[in-house]
Amino acid sequence: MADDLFKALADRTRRTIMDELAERSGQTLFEICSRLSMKHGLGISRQAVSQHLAVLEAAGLVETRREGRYKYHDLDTAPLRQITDRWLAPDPTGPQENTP
Amino acid sequence: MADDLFKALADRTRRTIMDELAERSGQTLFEICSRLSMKHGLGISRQAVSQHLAVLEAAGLVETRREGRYKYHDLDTAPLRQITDRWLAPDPTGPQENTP
DNA sequence: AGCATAGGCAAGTGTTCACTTGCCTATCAA
DNA sequence: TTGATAGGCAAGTGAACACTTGCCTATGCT
Repeated sequence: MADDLFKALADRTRRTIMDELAERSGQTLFEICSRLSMKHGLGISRQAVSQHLAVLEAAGLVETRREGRYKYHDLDTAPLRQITDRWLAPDPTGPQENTP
Repeated sequence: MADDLFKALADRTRRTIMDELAERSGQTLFEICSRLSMKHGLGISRQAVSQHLAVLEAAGLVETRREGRYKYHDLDTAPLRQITDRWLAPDPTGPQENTP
């Protein structure tokens, strides 16, 4: 569903999290928490960030990998292509069925 | 603010309106209403659509022009580039300060 | 003028959503 | 094994949001 994607992007804090993951991938929940606090002055609870990450993961924008007691988060920008494909399509001068 | 852009995109009905305007530009409020009803089976009031259009316009995704008692709506996909510029940037192989 | 059409303004309602609080599980070090 | 660190689950709260209802303005046709 594209619904999850746009809902995920709709929140400012989540977009900031994406920025941070874009700048430095493989961060843990606590790393993201402290970055949001330090760099962006966001006084937000750990649970809130965790929930945001869950939303981003549901949208396919974040992938996670567990190692021991750590859970690393990585950004995946691939779903964003849906947006450009939908409205910023290369305007093929007339609709085309598919391009194999 | 990019906030308006993402909030505007967050609603499914608004995205459908964008689709319709992409397919046929210069539609009036009533045209959009009947298209949503006919093609998409959306039982939605005229005011609701009007409010959606206002949100889209605030985000810069829709531009309007008045002629007599008609108000025509056109899609503007330019703001969508903010999204690709932010996370789908052409990967300059390392951060660069600015590109004048 | 009179009426229909196209659109706008504003208050009210129900739902969704972000965030918190409190407690619980799991991994690692001493 | 005890304690500390990293994370998860779930209920509760307040605000934002989509949508409706009712009424009002403006343009055009006859």
